[in-house]
Amino acid sequence: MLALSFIREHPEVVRAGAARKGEEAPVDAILELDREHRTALAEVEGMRAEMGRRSAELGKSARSEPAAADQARQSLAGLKSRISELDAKRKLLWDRLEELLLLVPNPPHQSVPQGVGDEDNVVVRTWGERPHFDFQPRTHYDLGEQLGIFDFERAVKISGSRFAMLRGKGARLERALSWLMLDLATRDHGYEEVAPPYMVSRECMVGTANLPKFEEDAFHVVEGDRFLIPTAEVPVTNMYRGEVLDGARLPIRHVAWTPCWRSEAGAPGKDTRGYIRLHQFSKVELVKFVHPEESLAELESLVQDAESVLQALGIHYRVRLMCSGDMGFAQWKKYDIDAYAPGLDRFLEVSSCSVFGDFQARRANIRFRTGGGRPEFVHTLNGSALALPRTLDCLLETYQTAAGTVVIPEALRPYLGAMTEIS
RNA sequence: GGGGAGGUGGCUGAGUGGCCGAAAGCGCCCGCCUGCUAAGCGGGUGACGGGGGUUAACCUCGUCCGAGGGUUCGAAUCCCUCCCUUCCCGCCA
Repeated sequence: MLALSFIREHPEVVRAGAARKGEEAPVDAILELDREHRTALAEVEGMRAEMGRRSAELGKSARSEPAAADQARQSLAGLKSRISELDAKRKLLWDRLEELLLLVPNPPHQSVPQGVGDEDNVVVRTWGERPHFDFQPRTHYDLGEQLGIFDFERAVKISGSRFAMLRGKGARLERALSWLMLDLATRDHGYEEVAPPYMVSRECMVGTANLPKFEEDAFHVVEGDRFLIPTAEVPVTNMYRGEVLDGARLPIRHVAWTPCWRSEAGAPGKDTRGYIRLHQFSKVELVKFVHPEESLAELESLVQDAESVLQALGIHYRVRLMCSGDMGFAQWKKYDIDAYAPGLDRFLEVSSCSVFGDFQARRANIRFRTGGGRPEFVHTLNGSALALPRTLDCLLETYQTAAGTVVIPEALRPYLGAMTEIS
């Protein structure tokens, strides 16, 4: 959410920012409502001030002059009903204003390239090289089926399409990957691990801007009006909702390994084959709360922290700076990390790292205070490090052998009882 | 699920109808003192929003004592609903 005062003072910036994202912000409606609301507010407050004054006088004189007090009581009752009538109208204006404010997208940072879609994203670096095979590399789903580590058919039998199941060494391999990711984050990069709830309240979803605009993307649990988390970003960012943090504690870094649920309603027919796009998948997520001046630098280090996983695994990847039209509603600046899958011969998005400025902090009311100063909004960031299914896919396809087995990369062996190969 | 107690500022915690945006302490800020540090002494210090202002300091008005309603001229204080915390009982991995 943007500050109303910011929209008031820079309406053209807000309009242009939305346009860069290919969206529209209801700026004119907001400004009009804001004017009406402030007029009403001034009137109501003036009447309240008078009410308060006369009420206090009445309290003092009630005993000494009972007749006059009675008359004052009646006239105040009239004033009171006029106030509540006017205030009800004022409240209506405010509610509409708040609804519209939640629909204004975060304008992209100036360093974000202008663009409308995937082709306008900018590759900022690549790491490693495409692995070379002297045979035709298989896809992860062919490999996995032959090795008996995927059981897609039974997953569909149990839960329907877009659900998957790992078994045996596959399940263990994904767990090992998760543990490696958690260890890198906690041991090497200073993140505190948290194990958050997998269901959250509506308020949390609004705080991270998954609601109200994107309700159809999430699974709703009717009982208790809760939502299955689409990412650990939601519970972890909301950990400090409504709090004033000690500025000396910043930056706060958290890592969480959780399942994620997404309805994927807007993606029919895309990536239907394989272990790629699922209603439920597991992910290691990094979340940071930082000083406003440091947030852009913290984004760079966040991306590096995510990259370190692929480097440890020796998987070829590229980092792309997302163009304005390919960013989300709430993001200020965003990088994607795409790992290469030789069998599919394409890059798979395994991470998305974003900085939100104070956009989420404003919605969730997360502030900090340094010394005796006034509270300020923190800046929030998050990124996957990494999404498990696609990382597993790239690993299988990268480390496959001509015989159809998969060699375990060195970094993972300690987590697999020194297993060197899946066969 | 049943019954009791409770939710007050960054934190702890007083406050049962007007003198309360709220005692006291902690923390924090400024100053003094102490040749370091700690302690001590004095003063200051809630948030959000509107209006004014040389747009900074500041002045002024309103709202806020878990959330939402209600009673009253007037509510942190009384009533109702909900949420949460905690204790006892029941149930249960």
